[in-house]
Amino acid sequence: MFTYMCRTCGCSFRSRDFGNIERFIEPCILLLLSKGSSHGYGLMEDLKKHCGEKVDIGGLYRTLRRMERDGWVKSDWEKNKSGPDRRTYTITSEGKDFLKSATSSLTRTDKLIHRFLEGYQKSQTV
Amino acid sequence: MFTYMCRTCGCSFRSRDFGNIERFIEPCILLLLSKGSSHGYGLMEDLKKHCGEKVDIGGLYRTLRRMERDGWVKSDWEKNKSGPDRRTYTITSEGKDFLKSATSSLTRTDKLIHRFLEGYQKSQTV
DNA sequence: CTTACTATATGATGTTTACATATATGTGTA
DNA sequence: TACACATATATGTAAACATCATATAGTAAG
Repeated sequence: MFTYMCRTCGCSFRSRDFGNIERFIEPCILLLLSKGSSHGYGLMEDLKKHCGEKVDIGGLYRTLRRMERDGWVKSDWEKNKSGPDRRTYTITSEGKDFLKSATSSLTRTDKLIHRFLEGYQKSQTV
Repeated sequence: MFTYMCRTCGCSFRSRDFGNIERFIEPCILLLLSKGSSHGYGLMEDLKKHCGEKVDIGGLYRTLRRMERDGWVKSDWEKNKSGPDRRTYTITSEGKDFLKSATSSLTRTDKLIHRFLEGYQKSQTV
């Protein structure tokens, strides 16, 4: 979290969170779905643990629809006795491929962070 | 790098690199400036090493002006005999504060990546 | 005088994020 | 029955950001 001055009107406001990984939620979703199919609302709690403390539920649903359009997941409506029906998502083989490539991208990102943190620590000890 | 289908017309195309850190270039710039003042064009080569292989020079200049507006750096024009004049940037105390808070954000991001990578490896070995 | 390198900056466009709002079903309870 | 509340999915909007292209200008070499 990081607060500073609004860039247009000068008022105090909260910026977009700093240091987050772009679209990190997508491989997180795929990793969860690779363990078993689930639906949007059900994925929420697990994602809080994996992707940080807060998850935008609206964005989550939009992301899931986009991932289906991209072929990484497929969905089916599932009858629910104790509440509204659910759209259940299942990972596809393309989704598994993306999950794999995302893992190597994240490994590369991890190295960049490490290089940065090492550089910062060096600059502090001198 | 990651190629997939265009979301509107169906053609094959290269997406924005996946797994990038939002605004990672800003703490990288500040870390470099904390070692000594520099100018936009001069920061380029160093940033390629720290922020990944490619740096958008237009975006770099815009970022530097924004960082000055936010108070993290200040700039002065410097005469240059062998070429166009340079706008030299220097880190401020607010910039050093941000650099410190960015470091803890990135440490938190690093933990999220590690948790993800561990989870992925577990899912592969089972 | 043309090309290349250095140097800074803006225009245009698309993507992502963040927050708000809309809609609907089932459960408990006053 | 009416109401609040949890579950469940979805869209509207606007700011911020990324990406690629283009504009401008000084200096030096051929």
